[in-house]
Order: sequence, then C-alpha cells, then structure tokens
Amino acid sequence: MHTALSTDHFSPSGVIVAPGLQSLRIVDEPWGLTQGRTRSHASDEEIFSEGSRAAFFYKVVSGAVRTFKHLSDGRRQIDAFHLPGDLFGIESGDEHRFSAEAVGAATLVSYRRCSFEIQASARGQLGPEIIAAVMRSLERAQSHMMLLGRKSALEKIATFLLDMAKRMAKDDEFDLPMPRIDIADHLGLTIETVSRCLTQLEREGVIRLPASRHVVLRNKAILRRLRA
Amino acid sequence: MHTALSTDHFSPSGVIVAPGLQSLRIVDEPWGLTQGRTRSHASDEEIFSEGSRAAFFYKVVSGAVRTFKHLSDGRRQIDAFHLPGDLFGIESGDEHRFSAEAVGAATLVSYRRCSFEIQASARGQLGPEIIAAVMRSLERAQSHMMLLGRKSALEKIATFLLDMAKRMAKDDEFDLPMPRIDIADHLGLTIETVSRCLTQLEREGVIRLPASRHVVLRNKAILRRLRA
DNA sequence: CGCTTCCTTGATCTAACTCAAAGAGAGTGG
DNA sequence: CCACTCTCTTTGAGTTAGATCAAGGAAGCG
Repeated sequence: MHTALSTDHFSPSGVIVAPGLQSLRIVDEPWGLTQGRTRSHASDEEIFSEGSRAAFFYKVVSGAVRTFKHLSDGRRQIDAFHLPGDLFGIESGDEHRFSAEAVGAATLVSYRRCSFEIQASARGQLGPEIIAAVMRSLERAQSHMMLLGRKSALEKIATFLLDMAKRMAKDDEFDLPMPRIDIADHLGLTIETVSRCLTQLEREGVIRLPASRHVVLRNKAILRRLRA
Repeated sequence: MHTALSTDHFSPSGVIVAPGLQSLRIVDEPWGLTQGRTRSHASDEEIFSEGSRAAFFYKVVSGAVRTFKHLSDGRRQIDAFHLPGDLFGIESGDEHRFSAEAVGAATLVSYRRCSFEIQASARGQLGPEIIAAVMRSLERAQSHMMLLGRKSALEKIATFLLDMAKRMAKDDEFDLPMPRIDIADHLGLTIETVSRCLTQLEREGVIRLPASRHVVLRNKAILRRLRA
C-alpha cells in the first residue's frame, strides 16, 4: 500500500502566501471558502469514519471518494461517489454519519467547519454553496432510493453507467475509478451480478470494456431505455 | 370518496387578523413562516405532482402524506411518509421532484415559496428551520438507502416499525396511517412480503396486530436486534 | 516471474416475487 | 339489521432474479 502517497501534513493550496503571515486567503476557490488545505490520500485511505467528530468537510480535487455506512454484520452501502469538484462530509450535527475513503489515490481540500456555517449558514458567503451541495446530495439520494428499491440489476447498471458518464469529462468513454465491489455496494448488488450485467451489455454491443475499468458507451439510446 | 372533506379554498390559520389589513402575521408558528394557509385533504388526494411548479411547500398538521416517484412503467418508490409537524415539498429548483398525496384524510398548512427562501435562505428568519428540515430529509434518505440496498425483508419491516414507533405519540402501540401497499412501496417489497413478515412477527410474539392497521410492539429489544 | 488482487464464469440455491384465491372489515342500501 | 359490495389483507403454491459457492483467468506490482 502506497502510504508514501499520503503525507501526514496538510499543505496550503491555491493560495497567495504572504510570507510570514498566518492567515492565508484562497483565491482560486469559487466557493468563497477560507482555510482550505490540500492533501493527497492513498488508495483506500480513511478520510473520516462514521461517528467521528465532523470538524472538517471536503472537496475533491482529483481522484474519487466513497462515502458509506456499515451494518453491524459488515454489510456495506455506499451512498455516493464523489468526483472532482464535489463537496462531501457536510453535517448538521457534530458527527459524521458516514465513513469516507479514497477510491484510488485522491487529492482533497479540507475546510474547517466553523460554528457559523450550517446552522447559521444564514449570513456567511459560504452558505449558498454549502446549501447547494446539500440539496444536490438530497436529490441524488432521492433518485438513488428509486434505483435501490425498484430497479432490476440491469436497470441499475444502465443507470449507473449513464450517471457516471454525465459526470465525467468525456461522456461516452471513461475510466471507472472504483472496483466492482464498490459498484455492487453502491447499487445493492453482488460483485458477481455487476460483472454478469456488464458482460451481458458488452455481448449485446451496448458497451465495450477494453479493460475492466475502462468503459465505452456504444449505444446510449439503448442504455437510456434500459434505465427505465 | 369523501371529496366533501376537501375544500377548494384555503383558509387562514393561526393568524391574528387585523381587520382590513392584507399582511397577516402567523403567531402560533415556531417557524417564523408567514402566509401559511390550512386546508383539509381527502384520502389519496394529490397535493402536488412530480414536475409541477414548486410554488408552495407544506407542513403536516394532522394525518399523513406520502411523497413518491414513479418509473415509466408504473413502479413506485415512496421516499418518505410525513407526519404531523413535518415539512415537505421544499425544493431548490423550481419544480417538485416528487408527487405528494394524502394518506388518509390529512390537514396541511401551505407556505408560499418566496424567491428568497432557499437560494438566499441566508437572511430570512425562516432559513434555519427550512435548512433543518432539508438536513433531516437528507439523513432519512441516507439511512433509507442502507435499508433498501442491504437489508432483508424482515430487517426492513423491523426497521420500519421501530421508526414509526419513534415518530408516534405512543411508541409501543399505534395506528399505521398507510395501507400495506404503501409500506411495500416504501421498503422496496411487495404487499405479500410485507404481510408475511408482519404475520411472522406476530406468530413469534414480537408484535401484536389487533387490527391490520393497529400495531402493538411487544418486544422492542428483539425488533432492534432484527433491524440489524 | 511469481504473488496477490481483481474480475469473470459456471453451478446451485434461496429469498422474495408472482399468480391465485380465500378471509375480513367497512360502508351502502334494501 | 342484514345482505351485498368493495377494498384491503392474508395465505398458499409455484417461479425466478439475484445470491451464494466454487473455480479459473487476467492484470498489476515487487
């Protein structure tokens, strides 16, 4: 495991450093957020865990992050994958209600959670952006409930592929950042069912899988129909 | 169907009416919300539907409401039941992303959604309460994903019963406001499976069902264990 | 080159679904 | 008050989508 990739110290990022000054001001942030610090994380490194103090929230710079919960016996549900630009780890209470881990190597910016930002997100300039992130999470969670509760395995896979495509730079050919087990735990399936559905879609010419992590969408119309 | 229960006109509620004045001020509202109007809805009456303009959001006064989405072929997922005191129908975009219907007869207060309340929920006094409602929805949605994706039928039913219990006045004996089909569409099951699980729990002495809508929790410890 | 980890494929099993039909209430009208 | 209807719920029998169990295969890394 590349623990070398992960430094134990945060380093300032995207800032104008006035030598000798403590208070840094981030300027390439569209968020108006202050106090962000960039850090690299090794694959599978824990970012925070369920029940831990929610002192920070995060933005993905590169790579990907999974947020998930465990049941007592170890069953896992990945509620979301977070890609570059996404905020995650925002809480209204003082504990994280999920665990978060890097999916592959990832770079994140962390923001110290000040007393004023959620409850009285009211007056801060950062309020609106955080609220937008929360609303987006809610919308994602709500459509994911439809998927988990009512879609078949093939419909889940089709939905997942189209959703990833929309979020990636190229929307008809991309690399999946996560292994099959993560896809399974996100879609409420097993790894074998995920694999079989992908194989089926490839056999039918809907997608191509030149490598297990590389997907080419050959027929999005069919995928959209399959998505239900 | 008792359409008589449903009036087509809203009536002011909980307000001090200064005769001749247009601007009313609600005083029994903990929300600082203005412009609320109370209305009764008949069983199964539509409150709003997916894709409609989100001009209002609502608070349940009595009865219950289900919010849900449909798939193209009619499969339904009920994302949540809303009980007295709950806010629902809050959107960041300008359309409702769910449909809402009364579960049994229900009384609701509607609030006109002003331009300022979500995006710039910032300065209004009503911001914090709305944000709290949104955060609660998010938390519910997130634990519901765990349920839908990873729990067995019996675990789903146990979770559901304990959750309802916690939200009702008496937490060990209550009436279910909704029929089996709604429970099924909320938990990602069929009506038959819901019925079989309830019967099984009754056979095992964990609950009693003196009437199909009336539940007595006889052994919450076992239920909590079953919930996983 | 040889681990090790991830992915695929096949065979079998089972939880939950589907289909079918019989109770059980609740409301209606004679 | 009783018979009738309608809707909701329960129960049973059979089916199936997806899980589980069990090998293999491929790709990355040391």
